Amino acid sequence: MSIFNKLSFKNQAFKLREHAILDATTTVLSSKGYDLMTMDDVAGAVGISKPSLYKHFKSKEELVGEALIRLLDGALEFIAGLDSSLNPVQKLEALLEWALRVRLEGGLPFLPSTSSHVRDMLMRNIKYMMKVLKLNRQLEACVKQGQEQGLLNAALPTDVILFSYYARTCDPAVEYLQKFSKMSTDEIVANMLKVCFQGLR
Amino acid sequence: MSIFNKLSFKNQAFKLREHAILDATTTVLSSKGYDLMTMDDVAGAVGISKPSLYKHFKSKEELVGEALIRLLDGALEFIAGLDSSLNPVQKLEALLEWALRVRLEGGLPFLPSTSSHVRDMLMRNIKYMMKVLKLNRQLEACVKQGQEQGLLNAALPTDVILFSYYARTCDPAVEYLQKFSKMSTDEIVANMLKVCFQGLR
DNA sequence: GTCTATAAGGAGATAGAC
DNA sequence: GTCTATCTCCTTATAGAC
Repeated sequence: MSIFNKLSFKNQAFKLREHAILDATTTVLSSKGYDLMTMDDVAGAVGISKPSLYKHFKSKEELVGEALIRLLDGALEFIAGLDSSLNPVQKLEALLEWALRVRLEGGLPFLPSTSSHVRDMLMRNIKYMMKVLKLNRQLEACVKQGQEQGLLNAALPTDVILFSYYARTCDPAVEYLQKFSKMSTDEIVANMLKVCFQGLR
Repeated sequence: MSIFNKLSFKNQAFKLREHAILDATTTVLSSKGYDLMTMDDVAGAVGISKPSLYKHFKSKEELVGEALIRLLDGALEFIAGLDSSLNPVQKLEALLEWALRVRLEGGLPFLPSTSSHVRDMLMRNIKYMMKVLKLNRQLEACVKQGQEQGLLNAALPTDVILFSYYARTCDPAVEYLQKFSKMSTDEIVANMLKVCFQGLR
């Protein structure tokens, strides 16, 4: 066994621990939000000390940024894996369903940007913004095609549809239904999709 | 002039200052959110010192609670003043329009409950909860009547419509449109209403 | 009732031993 | 690389003078 294997082994363990840290960050973040999440929370959830945590991520901002980048990677991967015979709206529906299921299983919402300072923090994160823009280009194309094909309301500005779509991925109604109704995950997802595309009427 | 007039005058000045404090709280709250709003922010915005602020409201929780109660009072008053010849859905539309305009003018969203600890704090506030329940009863009645009259999708559970309706009052798409599109307040409101009731289709 | 000054505790980040 | 102990700053809330 050469020194390279040894290094690679160490590297692998390092990556594994980073993955565990990001998992813990995701859990804490989804339950308490950015402002109330402390580095002690994360370190405690992983089972390491705070200085060890700082060896992996040099700040709270970077840690959260990486967790969100991983989420975006998941979304981009999901889109890339979609059956290309789906029409634009079917793709949007599939992605929304994916995002809602991620959230219902304890993951993060897209657009954690309810709070303006978190949004500003993320906009300074170049790596994150690159992925957001990539995702946005694809979704904007879907919306425009959907409108041209008469599958989405062409009377609405594209902006309005796109922002409203993003908003549905983090719709607080999901948490309220999960907490206060007896509905199953599947029912919640099905209903949220109907509300999104068909409205309340 | 009796002592009663003097007291009443003092009392009036006190009420006026409280009003100013609640205005400042509303402004700061809508821009920074609960977690990042500090008592120094509020005191500074009103132009008084922090201990004076604490003479009026004994804690941050109480202060924010009162600001939100005032918002709910505004909503209840708005509903009470609605033309009684409107059908249930027209009432819901009018209230949503009111709520969106309040937000767009720098006011607060209903449901500041994106964060669970703020929601928990508010649920311990009896005065606040009484008003929320009162409002909720009226809105639930509107939704049920709307469904019976075929004005709202009767295939959706009433819960789903009601929670989704609340969610629209604090839809983040509003802020994104305000920030990134060139649309006027009226256009934003009109589009959000369409999206809410007719969906993206 | 209003202020200046301060207590008390929390949270991000780090020093330095092992 | 990991830990214990600590620094520093910020925030809620109050003491005490006027």
